[in-house]
Amino acid sequence: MPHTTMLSRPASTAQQVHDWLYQRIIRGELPPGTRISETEIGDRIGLSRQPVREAFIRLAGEGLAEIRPQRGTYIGKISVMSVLSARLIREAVESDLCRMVAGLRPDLSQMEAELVIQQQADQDKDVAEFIASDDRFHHAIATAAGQPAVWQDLERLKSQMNRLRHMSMRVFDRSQTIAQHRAILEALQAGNADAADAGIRLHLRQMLTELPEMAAAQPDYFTE
Amino acid sequence: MPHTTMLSRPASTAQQVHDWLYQRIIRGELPPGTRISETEIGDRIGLSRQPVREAFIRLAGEGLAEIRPQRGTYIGKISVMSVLSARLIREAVESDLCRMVAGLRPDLSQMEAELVIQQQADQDKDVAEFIASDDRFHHAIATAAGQPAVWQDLERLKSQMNRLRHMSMRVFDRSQTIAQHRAILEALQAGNADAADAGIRLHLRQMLTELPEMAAAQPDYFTE
DNA sequence: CAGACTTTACTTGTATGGAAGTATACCATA
DNA sequence: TATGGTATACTTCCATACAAGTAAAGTCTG
Repeated sequence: MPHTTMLSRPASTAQQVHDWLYQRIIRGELPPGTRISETEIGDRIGLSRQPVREAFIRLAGEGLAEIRPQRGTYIGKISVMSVLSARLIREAVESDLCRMVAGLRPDLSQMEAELVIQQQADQDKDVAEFIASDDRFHHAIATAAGQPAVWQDLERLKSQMNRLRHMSMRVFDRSQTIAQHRAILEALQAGNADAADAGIRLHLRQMLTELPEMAAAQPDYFTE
Repeated sequence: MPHTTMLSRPASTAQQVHDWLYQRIIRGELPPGTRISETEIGDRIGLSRQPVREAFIRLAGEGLAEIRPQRGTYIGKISVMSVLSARLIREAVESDLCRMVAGLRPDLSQMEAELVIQQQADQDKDVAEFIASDDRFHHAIATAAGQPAVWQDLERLKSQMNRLRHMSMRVFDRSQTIAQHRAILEALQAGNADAADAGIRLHLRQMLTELPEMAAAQPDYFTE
């Protein structure tokens, strides 16, 4: 196979439309159940239906949109089952990753830096920045374990969780999240695999309490 | 298998094209690196380029095809990183699931039945049936743990692994796989969480020895 | 007024024609 | 022979037209 060029060509129009919609969905700007239309979006951004349609297909493949033939396309509701499933998978995987990190004793300075960023974002009430740093913190665990590809796979599963987090982060206490992160980091720095394991599991079980509350507050945003 | 709509409506043409190509890729009938073309496939099955194109987009989203703009579309090579990542995730998740099953002591008769099927398929050298039963065996673990949705998520990650298995199952000893399955089942029946955990981890690490051998035998089918 | 039928305005699905880009065979030239 | 330009035959990408299906408003009928 010919060598793949490192020079990144400008992404295709369909790709750009997909990314734009993806971000809007994850951030909650397009609420679950919202109806979207190929022609309507195409007209608004000056494109034909085709690239928009292809973006819809990709979103449906990611579980973020539901295409009902001849009826319309809708922003998918947040699947409670998907969130619980992704949460369980994250707990199992990140638990193993933490044990690997505790054994490797690698450099963890990036995780320290993210903790500082999270404190600042908490003070500034910058939800988007807090979530972004939270992701980088967990990503750093996978990297420190020598398994960066694992995080890529988790990202795909996380999309439903991320939508929930954008909702819940505005409501729930972020300082508790920071404290849990610190406990995990200290256990990793000490090379204490059992403590790191327990810390990450406790941290990721936080969602088990947040999910029912958010589902009760906005029942029409969720589906079983 | 990609999620097929349970609706009675016949699937769209694009969906059928996708499913057809998906099966051919997983089974190795379309080897990695094979060039496929919208027009060529469309002509062969009597369709226009559009439905075929949309099937390509879906396959690319699943990591099974690579669309190179203005150049061509190719069956994706088996990503070693993806296989290793999916394997690590499976080990972590199924380990946790086994611990849950050992605590719940549910009915495990389906897993017993699958063991019988696997022995028969081994004798008959029916590779496809053996793999199908293998999948049902692991699926039953998730179901017994009360987490059927988790298996759906693992399925999406498993596609690259499945391609490898269709290659390696013809080469490697299947009786060893059966013995490992039996050890796991007996540990679960005894409610021995530690033994079940150790058994499933040993079982899933089998791939760590198979992968390098297959990659060495068919290097042009793989990419890092 | 209630209910069934019809019209109409949407939706997504598919087909087709060109636009832009790429790779290769061909050929002239030194 | 080796080299570089050029024509040509592809590819995917996007726009457009039409087909098939849905849903809801409007209308007729009892």
